[in-house]
Amino acid sequence: MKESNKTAVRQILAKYLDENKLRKTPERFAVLDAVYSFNGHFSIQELSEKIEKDYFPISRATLYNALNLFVNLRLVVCHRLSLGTMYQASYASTSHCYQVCTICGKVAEMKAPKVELALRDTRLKRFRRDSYSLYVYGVCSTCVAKLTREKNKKKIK
Amino acid sequence: MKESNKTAVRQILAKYLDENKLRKTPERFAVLDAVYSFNGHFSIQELSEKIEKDYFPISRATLYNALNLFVNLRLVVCHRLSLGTMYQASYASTSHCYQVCTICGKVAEMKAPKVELALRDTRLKRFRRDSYSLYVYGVCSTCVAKLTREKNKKKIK
DNA sequence: ATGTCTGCAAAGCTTTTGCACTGAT
DNA sequence: ATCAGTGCAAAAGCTTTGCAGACAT
Repeated sequence: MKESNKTAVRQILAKYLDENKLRKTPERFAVLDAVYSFNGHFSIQELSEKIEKDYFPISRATLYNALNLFVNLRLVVCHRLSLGTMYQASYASTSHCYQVCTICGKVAEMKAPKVELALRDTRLKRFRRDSYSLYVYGVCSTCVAKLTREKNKKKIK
Repeated sequence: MKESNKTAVRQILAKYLDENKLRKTPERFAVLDAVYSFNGHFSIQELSEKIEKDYFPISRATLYNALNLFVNLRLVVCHRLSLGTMYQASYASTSHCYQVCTICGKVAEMKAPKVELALRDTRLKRFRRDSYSLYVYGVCSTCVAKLTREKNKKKIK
């Protein structure tokens, strides 16, 4: 994540808190910084550990509270996968297309401009659309390699 | 769900169990029948209640066991939404595009052939694709109507 | 001074697990 | 007769909640 984004999202948060007469607590900004220091997705547990290491301990209640706020502000996206809930920074990301490895759980953003256009072209019945998420499930190259290695081992046996 | 599908999926399940030397238990078929008697999505709780009413009580452990089997066989899809996990029958459904109401949680299948074509046309990097799910989030017409009514009430006040 | 936010601990859910028993083959 | 499958109850996670105290405004 680019360093410049960190400043930008801090300003978005500050503005929102100001406008809604909410408090600018150190916790909220620490969580936001930590979120934007990840490359890709992370679990609550990973976030908690990172914050404890780089900033100061923050309780689960506060973490969930902050993350929910950020999700509403569209600064963070939340993936509910079979391996558990994962969060991810999403500033200035027009893309909401992800490839998800069903073996290791890795979530990677992908570019799918054709899909986005096609979706915009699609009429929805009785529905006021807001946002969307596309998940392509499969196996990432790392896990494909692992599987291949295991197969070869069996052959040798 | 069409009655004819019930017979078809029963046969798919029976064949799979045969071929893999697994047991054809009454529970598995009761769960499958119940799943296919729903119109649209349902929670574990709703499934459990329906089975208790129409068939015989089946424990949670067995329900989860059966559902996981069906998901692997592609007879059922599983939506992990913020409102909870929902399941849905999916026989002969090539569509994996859903519109999800973020207010009432309703999940409706939608047709998006353009999106499917566009996705097929999209190259994935370092990834062996398997399946996909597209979720369009928004507000369904019922909830739009409710929101409008509430707004009007406020005005009257 | 005010009222929001946080931390803690408990509660609430959902899902999984271990084990003894049951029943499909 | 086997041993996979089931039910039960406990355990394990994850997320939310209630409340008292802290602190940004």
